[in-house]
Amino acid sequence: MMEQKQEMHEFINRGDEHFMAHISLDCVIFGFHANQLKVLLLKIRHDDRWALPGGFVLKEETMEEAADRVLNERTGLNDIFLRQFHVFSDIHRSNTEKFLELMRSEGIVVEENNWLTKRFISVGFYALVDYEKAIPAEGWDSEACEWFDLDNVGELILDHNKIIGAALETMRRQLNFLPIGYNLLPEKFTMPELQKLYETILGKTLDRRNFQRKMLAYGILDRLDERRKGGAHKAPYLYKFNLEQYQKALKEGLQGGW
Amino acid sequence: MMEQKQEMHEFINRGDEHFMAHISLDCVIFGFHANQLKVLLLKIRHDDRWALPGGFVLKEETMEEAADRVLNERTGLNDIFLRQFHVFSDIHRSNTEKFLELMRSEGIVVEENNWLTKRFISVGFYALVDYEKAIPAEGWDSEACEWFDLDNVGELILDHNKIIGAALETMRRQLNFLPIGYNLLPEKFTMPELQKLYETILGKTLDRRNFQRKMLAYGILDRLDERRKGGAHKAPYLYKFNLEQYQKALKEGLQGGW
DNA sequence: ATATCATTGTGTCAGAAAAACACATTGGTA
DNA sequence: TACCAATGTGTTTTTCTGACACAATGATAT
Repeated sequence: MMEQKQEMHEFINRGDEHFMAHISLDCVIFGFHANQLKVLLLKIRHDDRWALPGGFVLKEETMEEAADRVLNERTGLNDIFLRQFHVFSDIHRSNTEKFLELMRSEGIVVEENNWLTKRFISVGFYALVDYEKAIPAEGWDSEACEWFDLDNVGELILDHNKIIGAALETMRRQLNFLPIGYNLLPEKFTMPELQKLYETILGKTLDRRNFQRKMLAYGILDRLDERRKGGAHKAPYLYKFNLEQYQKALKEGLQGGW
Repeated sequence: MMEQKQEMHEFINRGDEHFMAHISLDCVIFGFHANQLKVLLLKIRHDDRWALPGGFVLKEETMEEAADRVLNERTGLNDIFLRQFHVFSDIHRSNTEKFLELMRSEGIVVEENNWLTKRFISVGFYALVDYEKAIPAEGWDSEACEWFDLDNVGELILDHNKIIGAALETMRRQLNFLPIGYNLLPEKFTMPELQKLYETILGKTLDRRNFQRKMLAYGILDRLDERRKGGAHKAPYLYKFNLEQYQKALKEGLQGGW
């Protein structure tokens, strides 16, 4: 505990020796589980609210590398689908008062003109991860790290609700270009699961039969000789992505919209 | 001339009192003229090369406001279609050596740790303007401001060629969502002109009759009882965008691709 | 004045893609 | 063992797309 406070003090008062001022990033980390789109959130200390995992940019790393680092710290995962989608730069998006209040309650002395009291512009990233493989981990600056149903995140700090909304909107548009399912689903999955994912992202229902036809027409799925048992009804086939065809589709984009 | 140097000195050595360090923006300003996509470029002092119009962000303005300001300074236009599309954050994208060399040749003393010698991250914007209405204007930091054919920009400074490429790529994708012609064409235009614009952006030819059918099906165009005379052949009708339908299309997006 | 001709306006038709819809199969559950 | 909800696999209908044909027009050349 003592060490943790030491680390925090170091970060707050000397962080600008390593990080660039004014620039931050926030990650909207999506997962899919039990037919629900999930977002990974952090519990802020001394605040009822939750927040997106975020961070700052080291002086010798790109935005993408920084986002990758943040993602790895929160999920333990590497080589993850990660895309920047928007820069958020409202003048009052930072809340310096709240920050100072937090520091007081932590008993940390913040020097005048501290870098964290400056205005910050944040680059929004969204990541798609396999819910089963991610291992949520809080850091020294947060009390908890958990998955939330996308439609049940409540009121987050700052403009984070807005950021999530923008991420979802971006993902919706890119659904036509990127085979997004590959990153959100486990290796093996059923057609109904894939469809539910698409329906959740798009926010509308799709015809079961037309969905399957179109999906298979892309040629990026291989059907296995295996079925998912255990459900209360007819056991559906399992599929997995054909990595070769998937890569090709990534370059050329998928045809037609939903 | 003396005043200009004064202004430059002020900007270079005290700019960080007004602007945020580490953050810049670059504008890819597109125009359309004589069946060609054009980009507005600035001639850099003491350098053979040209550059994208860019700037920095005042401490009390958003990225969008800053981009709008830059755009206005270079074209005299306001309320322009302007979208951010990517953050460029390569570590070596800035060229501090070149900057210091430039300053030496200008005879300007640059203090140690000057804000402009830091690493900068740039937010790329693209703008669509009416070529006829824009009035290119160089500023105190450049020798000229001119339109270039998109396929004839030559080698630009830093990563500006890359930025233009990304802007074009983004515009191509958004062509399916946004009625982009509205911003690039004058108020009244002919169907062949609109088609040429689309062909130029997409880099491929389209069937004249199919193009018209699909375009009219969007319902965002009004045909006028007027024709463009003066051409050597049959006079084509003039069209203009139906602003109401255009706004609706902006929200909902256009269907189908090209 | 008139014939010329590249360009524009309008329409058709076949094939592809999407939307709407029907029925047999299956694997737990009652 | 009958039941039933969910899955697998079609067909039909409608819409969209791509390819193509022909008449109309308006400046230009003769």
